[in-house]
Amino acid sequence: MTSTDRQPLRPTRQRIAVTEALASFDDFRSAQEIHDLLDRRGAKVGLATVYRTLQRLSESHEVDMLRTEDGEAVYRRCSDTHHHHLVCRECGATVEIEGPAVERWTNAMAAEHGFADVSHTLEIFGTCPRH
Amino acid sequence: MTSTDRQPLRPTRQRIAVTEALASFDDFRSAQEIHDLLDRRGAKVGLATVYRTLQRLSESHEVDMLRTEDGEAVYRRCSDTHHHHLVCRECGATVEIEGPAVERWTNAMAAEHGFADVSHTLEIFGTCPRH
DNA sequence: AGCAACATGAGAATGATTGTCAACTCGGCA
DNA sequence: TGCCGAGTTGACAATCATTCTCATGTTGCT
Repeated sequence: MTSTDRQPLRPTRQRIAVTEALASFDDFRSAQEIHDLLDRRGAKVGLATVYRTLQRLSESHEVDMLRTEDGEAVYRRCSDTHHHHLVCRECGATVEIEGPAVERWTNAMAAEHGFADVSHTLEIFGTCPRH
Repeated sequence: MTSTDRQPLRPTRQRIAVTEALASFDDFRSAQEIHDLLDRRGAKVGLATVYRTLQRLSESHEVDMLRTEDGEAVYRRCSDTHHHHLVCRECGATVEIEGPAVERWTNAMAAEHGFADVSHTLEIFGTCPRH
C-alpha cells in the first residue's frame, strides 16, 4: 500500500472554514472560487492554505477532486463510498453514481494485462435536463 | 453536434515532423517532451507550434490526450476507434482497451438522469508487469 | 508555562499553456 | 508564371493555476 496516510488534520479555524464552505455548495469548484467564497463570507484564509487544505482533504478522500477539460482542479464534498460523477457541462450540477460492474471491469482489465496497484478515473459529462 | 470540425490541416513541414515524432513512441508524452524529441532530431519546430498541432490533432481524434495526475496534458497516437487506456504509472507503458459494456453503462446512466450530449473519460492506472 | 511539530500567510517562483504579431508559405487562379 | 488571401509559424511576452519559502502564529501535550 502506498502510504497516503498522514497525521490527522488539526481542526484549525481555517480548515473548519474550508470545510464549511465545501458544505455550502453541490457542484465542483476550483480552489480559487472557494477562496473567493470564503473571502465574501469574511473568513480570512490565505489562498495557499485553501490549496493545501483541499489537497489534504482529497488525499484522505473527504472531498472529490477532478480536472476540468482544461486541466484545472475542482473540488466537491463527497460521500465516503467509491463513486463516480455525472457532471453538467453547463451548470456544474453533479450526480454521484456507482457502478459495481465498472469496478469489476477495470479490475479485470488490469489483471488481464498484469497490472498491479490499480486505480482509475471515470467521469461522465453532459448537459443536464435544465439545459 | 458541437462543431469540432475545421479545415483540414495543411501538411506543413512542422506538422509532418510532429506526426512522425508521434509515430516513434508508444507512451503518453507531454508537448514539451515531444518538442525536445524534435529538437534532438534536428527538426526545427517552435514550441508553440507543437502545442497548436497537438491540440488540433487531438480535437480531430488523431491523437489521444489525457491528463496526468498533476494536470499536465500528454499525447499519444491512437487508433481510430473509441477506446480507453491502461497506463503504467512507472514507465508510461500503455494498453488500449475497449469496453462496449462500459460505453453502454455510461450512456444508460446519463439517460437515466436526463443528460444529453454525453461524453466521458475513463483511464486506468497501475504498475505494469515489468515493475 | 514551555516545547516541538504543525500551520499559516504574503509574496515570490515555477511551469505549463496561450496570446501577439510580423514574417512566411500554401493553394489556387488570372 | 506571378500574385493574393487565408492559413502558419516562431520568438517571446503574458497568463494563470499551483507550489514554494520562510518568518511568524498555533496546537497538543506534559
